[in-house]
Amino acid sequence: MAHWLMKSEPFKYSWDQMQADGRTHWDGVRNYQASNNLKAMRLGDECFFYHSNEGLAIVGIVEIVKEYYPDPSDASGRFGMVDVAPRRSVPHPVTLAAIKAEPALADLPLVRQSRLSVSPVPDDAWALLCKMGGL
DNA sequence: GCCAACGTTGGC
DNA sequence: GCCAACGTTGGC
Repeated sequence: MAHWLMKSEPFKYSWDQMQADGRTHWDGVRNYQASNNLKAMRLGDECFFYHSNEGLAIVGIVEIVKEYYPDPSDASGRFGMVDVAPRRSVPHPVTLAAIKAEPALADLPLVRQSRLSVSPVPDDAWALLCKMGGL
């Protein structure tokens, strides 16, 4: 099973909102690299929910409940989306500062490519981040 | 609010 | 197919 990380600006779509909705379409991705990551997601894969711009922390874990399919909001037809559902909150949100302070996470795509909104998380990094988050 | 990183667009 | 100009993202 693969692991991932997706970003959301909390004033646009927050973790609270995600939990209230129960399930949502992860639409609006307009970047090929991010889109390729969405394509590689499989049913049941887990994914960190990260607050960008404000908060700057991993605050929750979601699960992929529907694999990649066309995004109706994309007129060009080039991009797709997945559906996700909240799985659990992270008891102690893992801040970007904490991630950057951890040498073992220096190669995490989140750190190396700050603009990529959907990125893979290697298994060992996933385990470490869960531990840092109190899970 | 600024700036760096980076993706996209369009002229040649 | 290259590259300059421009727009967007996201951290600080």
